[in-house]
Amino acid sequence: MIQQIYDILLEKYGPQGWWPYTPKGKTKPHYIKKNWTLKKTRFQRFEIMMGAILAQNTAWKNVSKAMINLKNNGIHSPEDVLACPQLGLAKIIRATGYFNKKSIYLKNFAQFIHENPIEELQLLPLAELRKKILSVKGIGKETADSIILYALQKEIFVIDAYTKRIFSRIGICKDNTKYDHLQTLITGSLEKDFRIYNEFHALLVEHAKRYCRKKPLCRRCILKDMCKSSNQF
DNA sequence: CGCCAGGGCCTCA
DNA sequence: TGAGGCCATGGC
Repeated sequence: MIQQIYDILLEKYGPQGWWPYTPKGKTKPHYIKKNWTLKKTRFQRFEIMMGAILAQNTAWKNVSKAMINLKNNGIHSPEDVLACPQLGLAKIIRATGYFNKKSIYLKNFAQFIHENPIEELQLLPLAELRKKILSVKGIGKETADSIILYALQKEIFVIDAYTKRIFSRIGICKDNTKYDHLQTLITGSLEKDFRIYNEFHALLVEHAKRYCRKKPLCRRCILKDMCKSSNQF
């Protein structure tokens, strides 16, 4: 069933090109399709990590504005973040909302990367890596997993509010399902490949935005045949 | 206008 | 350990 959902969404929407980051020579984040063999620089990986923090409960359009602002202010590295006064940083990321909190979170995380360079993190076993990242104040499970999957390109599946909504409506899990439980469920049904985890999560977000909204558009939903809730709306 | 967005922390039972 | 309050801008 879960594999089938992935196949349908990919067939319908196509590759999503996640996570957006700024290509060489460009000035703002782009979705880059078929980038599996493209080697990301350490700055691009850090950019994705900052984006994951700024995207917490925030529309991507606002995150993109903040990313452009960061770049225009010369903030590319963990050391740049650490050198920037917190109030200044908050002003730069204003458009994402929660800017006072997020500016602190960014600094916490920048300090963490400063002490644990990306090249070293990539050598750690997955469980240890996740635990270390989760120890940073401001990084919860979803943000940690987004960082691991999209910036470090390791095999971990990201669960977000959209994923819970879609899978609980279909009937695969309960609406109050726990993060780790749903993650295990999905991971156990898919080939262990970071490219598939990458694509599936992005496809779920796209599907939730288009049809499986808070007020869902079940009439034209391509998953309605397998969804136990489709007749309730 | 009101609603909501690619969450996480803190507090208090 | 779980529910509830809080953080906050900008697009639609």
